[in-house]
Amino acid sequence: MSTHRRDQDRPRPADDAVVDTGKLGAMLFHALRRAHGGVMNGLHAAFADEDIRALPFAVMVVLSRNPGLRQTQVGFALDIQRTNLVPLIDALEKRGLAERRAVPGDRRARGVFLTRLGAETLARLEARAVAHEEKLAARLGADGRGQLLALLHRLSDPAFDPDAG
Amino acid sequence: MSTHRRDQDRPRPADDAVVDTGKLGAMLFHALRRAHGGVMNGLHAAFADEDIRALPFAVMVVLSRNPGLRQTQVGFALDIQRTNLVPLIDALEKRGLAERRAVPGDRRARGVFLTRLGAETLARLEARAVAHEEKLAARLGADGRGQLLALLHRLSDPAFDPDAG
DNA sequence: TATTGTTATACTCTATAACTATA
DNA sequence: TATAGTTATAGAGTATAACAATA
Repeated sequence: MSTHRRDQDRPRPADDAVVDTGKLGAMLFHALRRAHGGVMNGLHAAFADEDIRALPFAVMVVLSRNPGLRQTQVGFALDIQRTNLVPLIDALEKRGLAERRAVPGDRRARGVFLTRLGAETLARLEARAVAHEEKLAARLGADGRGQLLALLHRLSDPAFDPDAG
Repeated sequence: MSTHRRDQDRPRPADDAVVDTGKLGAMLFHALRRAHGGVMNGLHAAFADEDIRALPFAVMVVLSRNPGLRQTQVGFALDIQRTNLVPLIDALEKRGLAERRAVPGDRRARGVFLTRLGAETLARLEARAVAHEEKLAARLGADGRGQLLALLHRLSDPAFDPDAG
């Protein structure tokens, strides 16, 4: 048995007053960083049995909806650079969850497909992801979750960029 | 002159239909990842002249409001582990923006202070961060920004955890 | 025994540059 | 000339384990 104790398991020292975080409380970058980290941790915990993380999961979802999609297109859909997608697909291929195939008509391109195992694994992952989303909805309320999604999309979608058209 | 062209500068290929991202569009982890990435990129661009990133900036804000705070407390305030805070403070110290001092009464602890240079730098950074937030508000509308902040806090704050008391 | 800071280390995610083979 | 995939590499950020000094 180990005397070890993870940093995160330590109790917040209660003897001190709450720390003043100043303007950070009203800044989106900070709220986003904390929410993003927390939600990712929760999802990764939900996926622990399957030993998969959020990003490869997102890739698998796209592949299931768009069989044979080229890597570059996967990247555009998910805001992942081509170059960073390579090791992601490599890992999925190595685990037998996806495979690259030649694209007829363009010998440069590689179409990516989920394997049968990949589709089966994805089904389990999606169930867990949905359950995780429901936990979040319990925090936010059903309306809150929808509002949050809409606001986040507005923040990411280039169509809402005031600098653009 | 370089023939180089960054991956991100490439135009989205318009010949193809928009990729179907399936359930991802309704999943918070995915919306958070994209919004977080985009907002961080924007803030880092706004900070480029000062060569500082969001996380050390957040540390500096906390130090300015809580001079002499112990590292562990800084970590609790920002959801950063003690162990990961060490190189962050190291870097601030190396640049002369912050310094560690002995804490009277507890020889284990180190109180962290902004230097004069740190405070001056922080003032410029805060102005840029505020300007960046205003850009985001222009996207979301003033109400939208406030709603988004509230929802994100609700997502991060343990007080809203239904599993807790 | 527990806590503060630290070192060492590993993994994930993101980023830039440049190469190859095709188009 | 441009594009699709790739390799190599570097830097953030986050995570675990274990240690020394001190409480």
